Amino acid sequence: MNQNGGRSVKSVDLTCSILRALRELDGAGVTEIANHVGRSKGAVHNHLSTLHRNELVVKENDEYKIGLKFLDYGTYAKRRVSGYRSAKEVVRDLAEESGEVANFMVEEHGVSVYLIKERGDDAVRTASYEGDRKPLHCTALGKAVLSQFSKERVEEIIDSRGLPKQTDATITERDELFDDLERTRERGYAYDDEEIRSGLRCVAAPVVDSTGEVQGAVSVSGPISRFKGDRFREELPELVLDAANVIQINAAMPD
Amino acid sequence: MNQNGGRSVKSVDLTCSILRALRELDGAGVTEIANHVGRSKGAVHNHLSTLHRNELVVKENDEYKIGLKFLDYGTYAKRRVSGYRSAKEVVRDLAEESGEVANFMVEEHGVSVYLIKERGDDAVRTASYEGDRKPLHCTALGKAVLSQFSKERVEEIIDSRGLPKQTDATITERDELFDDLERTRERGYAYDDEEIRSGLRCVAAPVVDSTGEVQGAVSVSGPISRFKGDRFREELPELVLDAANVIQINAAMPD
DNA sequence: GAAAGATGTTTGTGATCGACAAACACAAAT
DNA sequence: ATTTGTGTTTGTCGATCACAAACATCTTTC
Repeated sequence: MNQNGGRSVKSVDLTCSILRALRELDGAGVTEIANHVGRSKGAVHNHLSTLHRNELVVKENDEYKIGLKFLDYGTYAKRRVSGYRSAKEVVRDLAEESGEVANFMVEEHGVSVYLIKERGDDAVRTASYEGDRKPLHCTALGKAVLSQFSKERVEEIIDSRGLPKQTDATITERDELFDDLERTRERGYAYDDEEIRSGLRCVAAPVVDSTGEVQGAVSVSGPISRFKGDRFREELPELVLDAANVIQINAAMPD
Repeated sequence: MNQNGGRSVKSVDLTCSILRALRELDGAGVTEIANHVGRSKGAVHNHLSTLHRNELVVKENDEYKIGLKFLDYGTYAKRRVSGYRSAKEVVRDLAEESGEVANFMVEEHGVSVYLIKERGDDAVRTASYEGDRKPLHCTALGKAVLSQFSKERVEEIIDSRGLPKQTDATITERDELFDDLERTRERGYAYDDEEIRSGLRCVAAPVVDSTGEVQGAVSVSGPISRFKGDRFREELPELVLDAANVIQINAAMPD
């Protein structure tokens, strides 16, 4: 396994920093960005006008902003995910049946990426949005996926991302996480019990393709007041497992 | 008005070419991309590993692909558009009431960018997707927006983008376009009569904010068989104008 | 099973190119 | 009118990036 060495292209790194800055600052002028990334105005100016020529950024009355070209590339990347099309419908049904928030997510670069979010009639407001990135260890979706990874791969991810604490219930110890993943594997689905946001519980099941490779995960999230007892222990898991099953069967079929 | 000169950063240009290549080729290896962009393998390799480190691309069994980080930036950019939130609901209602496809779009870099697409019960399949980019001159949405631009701005856009022919009905002459925009302005809404796809008609109205600046446009599209007579001349325009009106009123309100 | 032909990756090197700093143009504010 | 912000442009030198060629792995092929 190579460690992804290779020489880096400094200019590209700078351009990426500038994009990050544009987002953090929610749009900004040349000087502001130059200060933020610690470079000269001239340099930043050249990068921004190059990005502008490539239509990746937009200029609105002396403020540069992230351009909608990213949405073009992003939707392309989203649709490229195998099983996305069928997942969309399945997740909608799941949201409807449960009345809660239903999600579909895939792993990328050691974090979870939310691809589909559908709201049922009683859905609570969750912060996640399409493309949102969250740590894997503190969500049911993430743990569902991690439970299908090899121990080495999980170790690698922990090494690079750590186990940042989100609430008092967040798992922050390696051993504890591995125990949880073991139980998840036995069960076939994962729980998140206020580990990312207090008051919020979640049930998720991994979606595995025909080769045994994990594609992503489906979940339902909701308030602790409704996520308890039999519903939390049996009904919701069943719905979620069912959804995961349908997605993986549909994904195996050619359109 | 400056012509957006400035020195360009060659490495960033190359990185953008590589991203375009990744998309056109729908994922590819180093050699393939190197040939496609006409550079050495080594150079391309360095760019790709830099992009990988920045999590903008993904590597799947010896193929690099556009990463989902673009979706993150893209959704951010989409939500940043003023009036997006209220437009979402309004467009959904419009799709439901009309039973057709309803869209919301904004202009960027001289092209139209589709931001919202909702399908009614009888909706035909249209190719557009969130983030999709199309020329302005051959869609009702585009012409609705152009009708609100100054003549100089329209000239600029034509100069840089041309008037590419999509169907036999596409307007390819400057004068003809300006005539159409004039009529559109008088009417208050725009028509697309098979100008982008044969068999498809469309009605669109511009969304103008409180300062008189055009924000974007709303539309309904459907087959010629249903888009004719009174419905095409009166009913649909009324629905669309109404939707545009609601969006601009909501946009003016603080959340 | 060895050799050939693909990959992706790494290295040294010289020419290019990009960052800096400073000057410039143009605002708005004092 | 002067000051203090912008964004933009320029000359210059040192860093850096692309090339080419070698290297490491794989398949393929005979």
